[in-house]
Amino acid sequence: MRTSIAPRVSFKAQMLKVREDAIIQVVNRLLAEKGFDAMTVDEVAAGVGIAKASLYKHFPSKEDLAAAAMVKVMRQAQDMCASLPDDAPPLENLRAVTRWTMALKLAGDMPSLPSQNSTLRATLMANHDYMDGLIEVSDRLGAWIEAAQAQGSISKDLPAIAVLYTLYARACDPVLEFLKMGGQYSDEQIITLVMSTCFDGLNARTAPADTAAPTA
Amino acid sequence: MRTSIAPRVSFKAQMLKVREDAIIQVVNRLLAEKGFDAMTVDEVAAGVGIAKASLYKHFPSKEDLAAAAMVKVMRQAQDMCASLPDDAPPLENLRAVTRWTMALKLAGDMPSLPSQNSTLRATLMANHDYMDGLIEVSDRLGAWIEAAQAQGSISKDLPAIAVLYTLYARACDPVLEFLKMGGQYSDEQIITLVMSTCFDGLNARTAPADTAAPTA
DNA sequence: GTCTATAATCAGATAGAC
DNA sequence: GTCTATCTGATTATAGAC
Repeated sequence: MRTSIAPRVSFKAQMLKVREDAIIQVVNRLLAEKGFDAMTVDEVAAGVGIAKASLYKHFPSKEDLAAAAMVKVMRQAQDMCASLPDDAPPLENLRAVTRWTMALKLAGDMPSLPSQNSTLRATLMANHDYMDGLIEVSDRLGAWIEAAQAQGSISKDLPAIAVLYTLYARACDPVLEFLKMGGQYSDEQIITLVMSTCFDGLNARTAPADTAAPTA
Repeated sequence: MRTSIAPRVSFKAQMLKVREDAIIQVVNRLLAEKGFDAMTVDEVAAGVGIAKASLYKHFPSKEDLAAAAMVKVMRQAQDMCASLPDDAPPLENLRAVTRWTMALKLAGDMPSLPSQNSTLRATLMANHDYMDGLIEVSDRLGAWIEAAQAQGSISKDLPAIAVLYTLYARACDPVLEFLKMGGQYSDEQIITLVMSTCFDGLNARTAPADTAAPTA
């Protein structure tokens, strides 16, 4: 994406970026653990190991803190999509992205935002980095969805937008945490299970798939 | 459940119950709209039309307000389950409960709780009415799930607990609100769509089902 | 830029009269 | 039980020295 020629950045600027990356990492973890409303700026400052006032030199508000974390995750999603071979079967790419999303959540690296919070929504929708990323990812997934439907690997009865939302919703699926809390299944097994319910549904399959879930 | 003999309740007690029902209704609506954290006790008081201090004569804390709303919904769920014929195909009963849950959410009557909030969780888990209801509903659904798996209408590859969680998760599925926000589909169409993704999955079906989703 | 100290505000909960 | 008025604590954000 970015040119690798002449990274003319001062030492100070580099230090600043490192510091901000550390902040974002803490924010990301706290957002995943407790969500936006329960996360306090004091906790973030304590987690980074700097004073709260210093935080506000980097980010003008709590909302912007969360937005920065979301932008980082969105960038990762863009990179993930870009890394997939465009000549692969579209269904396989969709499955790979869905797996990646759920693995991120199970690892505690998926920030969870309340969809109702209006001030946060406003900040996020005003953030071009975030919105551009969201649109790019949606376009790419949308193209794969339509291609998969055209070749008959995703149901043609479903509007593409419903398929897209269903995949996005895996990023905040409570089934993942419920199964993890039970402690009965490994992260890999949980992902396999939810992949199965997502793509194959709960109904019995007439022909047993080779991607069958663990039976324990 | 309760005996209908000699409802010996004073007029005052009746008035109190009416008032508390009104409170719970407001709480329910606000929980569905904004969630627990964003809901303020002042809003509840304003919605009911009484002073905040009066609220605290009825419920000792904000958490108990939310718990009361949850108990009410849980009771409704118990009644819904009890109303289903026990000799019907178990899959049909499961589908009926899932439909009912999503209709409740689309109507704005499904309180949304942050699964991370610890004080709320504690209050809820200490509430016997709620926990008893949850256990009864889970037992009933669990029995239907196992029966459906035994007769081959729900996949035997999935642990029953995973199926149960997947059904519960429909109560807070963001796909419902996303599709509703789009304004392109009616509530009925949305429910049909999500029912399809839930039970049939995203994959193409070899044999087209008669419960196919709208194609627009 | 980082800090300590402090504003400013908001929300949950309570006191006390009636 | 309901009210007005208030307390208390937590939290976002800022002032101002260094």
